[in-house]
Amino acid sequence: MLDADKAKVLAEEALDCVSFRLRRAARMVAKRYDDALRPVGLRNTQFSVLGALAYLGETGIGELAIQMATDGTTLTRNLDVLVRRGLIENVPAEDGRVRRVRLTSLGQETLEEALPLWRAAQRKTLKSVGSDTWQETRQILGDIEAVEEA
Amino acid sequence: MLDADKAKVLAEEALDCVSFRLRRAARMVAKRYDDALRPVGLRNTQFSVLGALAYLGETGIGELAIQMATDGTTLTRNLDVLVRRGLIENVPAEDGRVRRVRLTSLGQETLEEALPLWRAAQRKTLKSVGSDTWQETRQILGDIEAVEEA
DNA sequence: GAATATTCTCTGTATATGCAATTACCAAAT
DNA sequence: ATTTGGTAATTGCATATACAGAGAATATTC
Repeated sequence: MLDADKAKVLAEEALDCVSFRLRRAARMVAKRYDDALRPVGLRNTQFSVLGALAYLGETGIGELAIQMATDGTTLTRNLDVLVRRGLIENVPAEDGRVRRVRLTSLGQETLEEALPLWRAAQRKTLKSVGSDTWQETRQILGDIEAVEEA
Repeated sequence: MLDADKAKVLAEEALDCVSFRLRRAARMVAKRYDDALRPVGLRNTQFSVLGALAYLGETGIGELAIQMATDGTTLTRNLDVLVRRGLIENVPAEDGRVRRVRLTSLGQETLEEALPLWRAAQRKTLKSVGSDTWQETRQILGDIEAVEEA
């Protein structure tokens, strides 16, 4: 077999990469949600953080990172953006090492404004793929996330 | 219902976000592939680009962007990194607007070194989730990507 | 052939992401 | 009380991502 052909076969195999497919899907879906949320000036990432904070209430960064399965160093900077915009605020904590944050009223209002926009995007997505199918896929994604280091 | 409870219910709904779940899964999986590829100094993203280039051969940026479903502006900078490392090179094109790129021999060698590492990660992932299941999921991801703007 | 439109890529700006190393702080041990 | 150790978050660095707008070159139109 020629080298060029060999390379092509190998490359074809590589394009089946789970990581590539997941990132690609995530990119494209994120863009649609970003479009939907643009009227309130939120990105899908930020919407998720606000949602998690609304769910958890006042929280330390570490716990939030665990809940969202995000790296702490990423979260540090993601939160900075939201603080700058006045959507969340730092709260003094007893433990001096910990930074605690919570939604501001502006953050709550923004989240509530964002919800219908997000729902429209979510509805469109689920309608296209089917809610049942998505439930299964969500489960599988969980399994993929949980691959252990056997 | 109290405001706090209401917020919690809404937030719970929002954490079912397709975009959030996809990004989270993509993050975690990408990290595993990055770990696997670290010995050859490639990230999963870069591996995908090299794979696509091996598959397509010499290609213009636009076509590569379409094939990988990536934004062109992202690709511009992703390719810069690979050029700097000598894994790909620019090729002069007839059309002065177009930038064409191809793998260098170093790029090909690196890709070949990376393949077994990638295969190990891919195998581990597929073993955990099941190849059949993944095939279905891959299909569904395609559907999710293709949600039309009805 | 010059004006206009189109196409392709790049730049400026901003966010998202994570590893390695650091800082800041608390806790435990002696 | 001081050393030692552990924990939480941040910073430095680098890549990944994409929107808006700019630049450069080709293609089209008259």
